[in-house]
Amino acid sequence: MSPDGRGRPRSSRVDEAVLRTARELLAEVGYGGFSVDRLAARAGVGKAAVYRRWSSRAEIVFAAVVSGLHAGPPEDTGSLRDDLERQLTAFAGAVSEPVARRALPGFIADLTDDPALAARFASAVTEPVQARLAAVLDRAVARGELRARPDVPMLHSLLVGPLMAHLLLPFGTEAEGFASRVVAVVVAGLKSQDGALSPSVPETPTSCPSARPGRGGSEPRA
Amino acid sequence: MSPDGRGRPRSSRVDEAVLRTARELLAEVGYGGFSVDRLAARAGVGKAAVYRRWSSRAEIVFAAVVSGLHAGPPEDTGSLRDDLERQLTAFAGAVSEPVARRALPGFIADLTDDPALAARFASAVTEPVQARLAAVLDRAVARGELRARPDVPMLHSLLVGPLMAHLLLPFGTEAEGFASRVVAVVVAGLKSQDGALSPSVPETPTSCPSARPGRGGSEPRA
DNA sequence: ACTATACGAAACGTATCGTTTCGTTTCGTA
DNA sequence: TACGAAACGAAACGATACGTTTCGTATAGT
Repeated sequence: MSPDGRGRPRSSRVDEAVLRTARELLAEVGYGGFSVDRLAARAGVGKAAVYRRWSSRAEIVFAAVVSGLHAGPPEDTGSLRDDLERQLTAFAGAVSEPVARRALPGFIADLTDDPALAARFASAVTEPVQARLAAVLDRAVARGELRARPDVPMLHSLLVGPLMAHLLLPFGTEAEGFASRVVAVVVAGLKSQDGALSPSVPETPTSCPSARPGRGGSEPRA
Repeated sequence: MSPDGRGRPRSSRVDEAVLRTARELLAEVGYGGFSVDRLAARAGVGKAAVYRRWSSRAEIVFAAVVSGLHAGPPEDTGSLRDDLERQLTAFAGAVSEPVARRALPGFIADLTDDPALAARFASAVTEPVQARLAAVLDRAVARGELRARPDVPMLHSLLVGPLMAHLLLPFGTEAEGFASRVVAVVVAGLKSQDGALSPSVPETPTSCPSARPGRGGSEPRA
């Protein structure tokens, strides 16, 4: 649309057709076989109309698939473990759908080469998810299940990371109850490590006599 | 080389030049900017000589970078946590090197579309790593640190998954001591969940002290 | 009606893929 | 020492995809 509202308005038909067709195409051929030429042809749309809205293939995939991954139940079950289990199980269901399974690996690869896209991902997915995690943890602290609130990005990685490994790598993991089992271990670990994972307190070997901290890896986050 | 040994033998100079140049190029331009044309030109080698050895770009990256990720210290520290910490810290160091950081995301994406390559990855990386994990766990059981040996692929995901999330996604995780903290939580979780993670015993809410057992949770895998 | 913009279709130039063809070089074998 | 098979570097191939641009046409506001 023009800045002052003149000219022909963009057709919402194009937006809908492109996003719907993108999901279909991604589910069928995966990220590798997904091309803008095919997308436009199949959606009955010109490539110009596509690039007028999204600046790259990765942006289209973001709009069609990834931007919806933030959703999750905000329920308060009264238990840290159940709260996390519902949230992670919902997330696992979303990323296990055929569209997401075939679209995410390539999209994640593009993330590492496109800082702007990574920032959009952080705003649209990471932040809402970590905000809900923070709320869950705060309730657990208020309830007395935890003494201190653990580092939220770390918890996020502990929960979502195993799911990613399960989806992306041939590890031989069983899908049955995967999210529940991850939550069970992590929650149990959090409780017995209570306080050691709070932000800016990386390691305090109080009750594990033989553990050396060891050097950390070098820094990613290009 | 020909089947009966006749003809000009392949030059090891080509193998070395290609693999070394591939690592250089990947570290500089990443998986996205990595092309066989550039690789061959820079290595002073014809493309035919490259494709005579490796059948695709992904195979080259596998040979140049990924196939070396299995290494790890086989030491026995006498403690489950220290054993795992050394192994995961070494792995974190390997995948944090610039070459691996820039090569792995795209390679992982290719894995999901190439079952043969995924099988090669499983043989070359997953199996040796899980074999070492199994050995570590068996020692912990023999030592009395654990009662039952947990599911090895699950433990593998619990350890490596967070590392992948840290490397691939904008989660805001801190690199300092990341591997150590992951191990601390997971080992603590394993110990307090002892027996619940053994293979084919997904969930047995017998001795969960403060957490409500909760329902087993619905299953993803759409 | 006038103007500005979106529309589908099509072609553009650049880049990469994996393959193939050149003429040449290097080895094992006869 | 001569022969033949296969590797070598260089170069070109057809196919595909990217993101851009140009067409003539359609559709809104003013």
